[in-house]
Amino acid sequence: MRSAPTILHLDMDAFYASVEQASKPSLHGKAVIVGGLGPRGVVATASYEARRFGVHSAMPMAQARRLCPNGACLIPRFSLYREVSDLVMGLLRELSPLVEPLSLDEAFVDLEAGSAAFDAAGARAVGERLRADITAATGLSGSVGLAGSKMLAKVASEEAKPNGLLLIEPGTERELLAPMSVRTLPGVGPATGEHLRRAGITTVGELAEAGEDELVRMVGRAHGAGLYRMALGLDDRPVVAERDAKSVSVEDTFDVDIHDRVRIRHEVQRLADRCVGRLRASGHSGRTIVLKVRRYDFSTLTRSETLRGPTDDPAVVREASARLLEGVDTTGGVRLLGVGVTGLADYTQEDLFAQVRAAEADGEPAGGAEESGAVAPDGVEGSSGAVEAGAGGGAEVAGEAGGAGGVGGATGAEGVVAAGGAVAASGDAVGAVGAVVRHWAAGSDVRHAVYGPGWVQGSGVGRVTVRFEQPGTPPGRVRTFRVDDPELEPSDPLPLVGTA
DNA sequence: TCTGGGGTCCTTAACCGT
DNA sequence: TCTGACGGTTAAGGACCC
Repeated sequence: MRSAPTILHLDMDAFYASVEQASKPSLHGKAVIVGGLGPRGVVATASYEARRFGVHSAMPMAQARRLCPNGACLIPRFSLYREVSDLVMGLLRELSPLVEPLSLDEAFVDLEAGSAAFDAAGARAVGERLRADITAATGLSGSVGLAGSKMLAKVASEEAKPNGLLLIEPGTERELLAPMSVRTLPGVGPATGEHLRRAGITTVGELAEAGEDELVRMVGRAHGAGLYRMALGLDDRPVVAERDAKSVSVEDTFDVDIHDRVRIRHEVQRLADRCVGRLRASGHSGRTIVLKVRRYDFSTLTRSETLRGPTDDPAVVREASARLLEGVDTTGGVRLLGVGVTGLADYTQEDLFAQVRAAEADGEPAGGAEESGAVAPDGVEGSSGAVEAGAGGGAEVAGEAGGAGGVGGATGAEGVVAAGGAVAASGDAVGAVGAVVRHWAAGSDVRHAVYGPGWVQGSGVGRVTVRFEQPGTPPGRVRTFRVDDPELEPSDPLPLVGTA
């Protein structure tokens, strides 16, 4: 806690949805819902227009569609969001070297450390200028909270939303917090909120009255003590610029539960490879391998194994994952599988012993002539999967199509996984490799040889509808093509600003 | 009609060694 | 030598965040 409100929290308004609106002029002012489009997709972000229909983050997409049938439902384009985020974070770093990003659309800034502001008036001026700069640079709006601590700055930006600024004057924090719901405090989610509610505590004021001992008894030592301090407006956590990753993981939810043990093993191997790809790309190795299984009834279990030393060897991670899977009962079906690595070391140590063992064990798989080091960097894992497709047939065919569109992003590939699953069901479509079934996800970028850049508005029954417009242009025209139209191809997102 | 993906942190229990 | 307290590590699960 400090005396002056010089901690700034920036929160971009409905970030993903706003980026989509900015890059697709016909969606300006319209209900936009960004998230997974598969049968088990959930909403990542909804525009304020969509929120008026009751749509919100984490809601099943199917429900969102029912609530807001005319909303545009789009897949996330993380590569573009990352570009915009980098721009915004760059603006923040002009204010201070102490910038702590929390996600693509949120960050803390210590203004005092950057000598950007030392009092309330200065902080407010910096905040307003920042908001103007962000809009000038990206066309988007962000909300700013200013206070003497991280927690209060975050509460302030939340109150300021959308497109506002709120500064909490030192000395006023307790009375400001008192009437608020306990749920406004970071760390109080559905479970803790319900727990407190049953004890008759619904506001922050009541939380403070309860006292530390009472709270510790109710929700545990660390949580209770932290909660009590927050209720009093106390928080002295510093803004930390660089924090090391603690784990790397990948997971896939399948469109339909999978039962086949062979398929489950295969998926786990693919996930292990993808995980190692990400691990290596980040320059890490790790010591503990974690397998995650979500069963048909949504019950989730994890199994982990700690190695003698850190590894980034795909064969080692594959083996460990397979071992862990053997101890899991999957009868009844599996809806999600995940592989993760924790206990990260920021160096890469060759685990020679394990590599020798892996090489010895490598003769086992049927077509196992592949080199164990064939883990491609993130986003290209289709290639390693293709090696294994010798057994599984056309499973990776759709992966190829999606891969072309997903150049920039891990998530470009996510949709592909779902598509791959669907194709895999048809099994032995080896002969169909030439006739690639292209999957046009709503919201993805395309380019037509004649009409130029556009985005997929929808597709089905052999047709794909494309709207031809770009950031900065007036709303564009819609045209429909056959899904296999040779003049239509996936493309990269266009920058939000810069052309204008 | 269900419930994503990528993380973080905390709690509890078991186990091991001192 | 037996027992207990304690601390560290591992494993599993859960809550929470965006």
